[in-house]
Amino acid sequence: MFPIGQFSKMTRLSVKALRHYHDLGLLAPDKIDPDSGYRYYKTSSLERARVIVSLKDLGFPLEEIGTILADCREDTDLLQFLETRHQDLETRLAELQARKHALEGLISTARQSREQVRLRMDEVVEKDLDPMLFAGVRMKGGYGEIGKAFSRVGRKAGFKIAGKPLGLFYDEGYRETDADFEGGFPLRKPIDDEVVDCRELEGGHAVSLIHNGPYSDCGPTYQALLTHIAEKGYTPQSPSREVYLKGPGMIFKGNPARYITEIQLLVE
Amino acid sequence: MFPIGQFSKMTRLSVKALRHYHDLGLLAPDKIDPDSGYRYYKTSSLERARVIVSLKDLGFPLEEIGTILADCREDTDLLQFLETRHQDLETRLAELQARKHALEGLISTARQSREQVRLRMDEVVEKDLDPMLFAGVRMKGGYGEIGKAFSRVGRKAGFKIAGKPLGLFYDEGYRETDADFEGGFPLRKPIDDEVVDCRELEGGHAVSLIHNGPYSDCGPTYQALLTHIAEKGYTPQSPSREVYLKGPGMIFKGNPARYITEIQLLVE
DNA sequence: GCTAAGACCTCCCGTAAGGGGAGAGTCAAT
DNA sequence: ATTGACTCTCCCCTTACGGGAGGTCTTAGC
Repeated sequence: MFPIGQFSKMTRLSVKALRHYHDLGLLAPDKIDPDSGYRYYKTSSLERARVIVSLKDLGFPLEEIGTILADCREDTDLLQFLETRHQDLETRLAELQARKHALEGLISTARQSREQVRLRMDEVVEKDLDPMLFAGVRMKGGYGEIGKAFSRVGRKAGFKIAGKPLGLFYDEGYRETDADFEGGFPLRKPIDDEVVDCRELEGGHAVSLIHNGPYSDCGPTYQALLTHIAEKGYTPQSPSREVYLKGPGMIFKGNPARYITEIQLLVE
Repeated sequence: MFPIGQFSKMTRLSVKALRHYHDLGLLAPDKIDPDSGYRYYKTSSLERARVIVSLKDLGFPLEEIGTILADCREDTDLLQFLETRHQDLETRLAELQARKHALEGLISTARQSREQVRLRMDEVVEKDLDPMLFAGVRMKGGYGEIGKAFSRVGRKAGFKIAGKPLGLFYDEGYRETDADFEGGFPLRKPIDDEVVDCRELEGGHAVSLIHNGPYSDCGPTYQALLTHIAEKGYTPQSPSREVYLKGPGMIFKGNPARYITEIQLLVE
């Protein structure tokens, strides 16, 4: 017969836990001194304690452990319980995995946004764009809706995202409503999905200009690009691209006056 | 200005939750009627609510959401928080995965034990054993220690376990202490581990006898086997094998009087 | 003006599995 | 007899709210 402290060491259950199990009727002491109220445990109770610990390690709630101890004598009796537990676990795991992917997507984009952009501003630049793997969602509506596309792709692609959010605009000019555009991300690896369209985006020669400030006043920036194109005798290709070097995040919107957008037009 | 019920629908947060966030100072109403105590929210608070929901979905505790809301203005500010959260998640996931493997191991052995053994008892049988993939832990000590080997292999091999626990006994005769033996399981797929030895176990012609009851009285069963071998003029090979068709489980010990063990001796 | 419905308020209790600590009693050895 | 280590009960605390009691407020209809 051991007092609770000793039994605690033998079972690696805390004294508090042992008292708690006593309250629940899960593991009653073998004797209680009527005068002092001291709990005393026999060696034979070690076996029951061991079973409790095993079941606890498997994630069973104490109450269920109680019914298991009452009903089961052999491992085979446990099968139903084990299978239910396994199901629960699969569900929990799937949730956590989803959460993990979401986190990884956020981290990857946040990391890239942190790398400060040091680019010539307010000056048209010509560059050659490489083809890239891209996943996007195309939609019609107001430009403000593009955030939905990003978050949808973000959820699916998670840590496969390889760069900043990219917008593709298929209309000829500016459209207040019912615009035709696509939002998405460059990817490291292709994904297969029903909603998200994953494909190779063509490269080529392009003119590019960095726009500072809210999206609403990017009209002049487009004008500057088109002027440059006209001077050079190029022909602009559709869709135009906007790279959101710094824009509203997935969580915080940030300050629109500090948004930085690179506008790219492929030319011939 | 919307009363709490309306705001609740707009944010998809329960009224109780909104009141709770008010208590925590996480999302205070924009106005409180001094007479009635009614909470009223502005449209501009929707944004803050949205951020809270997003962070909650990522698994942040409310208190941390509070500090995030106080400190962060843009997604990049979140990076540290996101990374910490990701770490936590990895840890939790690893735990759950381990738990899942343990469960799968238990389920697989319990399923097999459930299939009732219908075998000729108390009668020596000759059979040809197939080679099998086996993972075991070899040890010296009392026979009672073999359970440790099983649980160790069980934890590592999980759902790759393909059959009942198997004991290999390398000593010539019975040994009270300091016996040399190995406990393990047949596997479906090989595993690579430092502690667990995984290899092909040879097959061959064998004599076999089913033993009923506790391990302590398996002496006569061995005697019967050896007698049979002598009659036939065979030579027994080492190690002898014991297949624990029904024995103490991983969780419950069950009743030793109902244990069923098949003893196998490879012969030449 | 009266009443009823529905929305809202505060306050309290409960969750799972104990942990922390207060204040008091007990055990074993010196 | 006195320490010091152990143990007892009782109460509060943790997360993120949910349930419910009992009371107040607003609004619509008569």
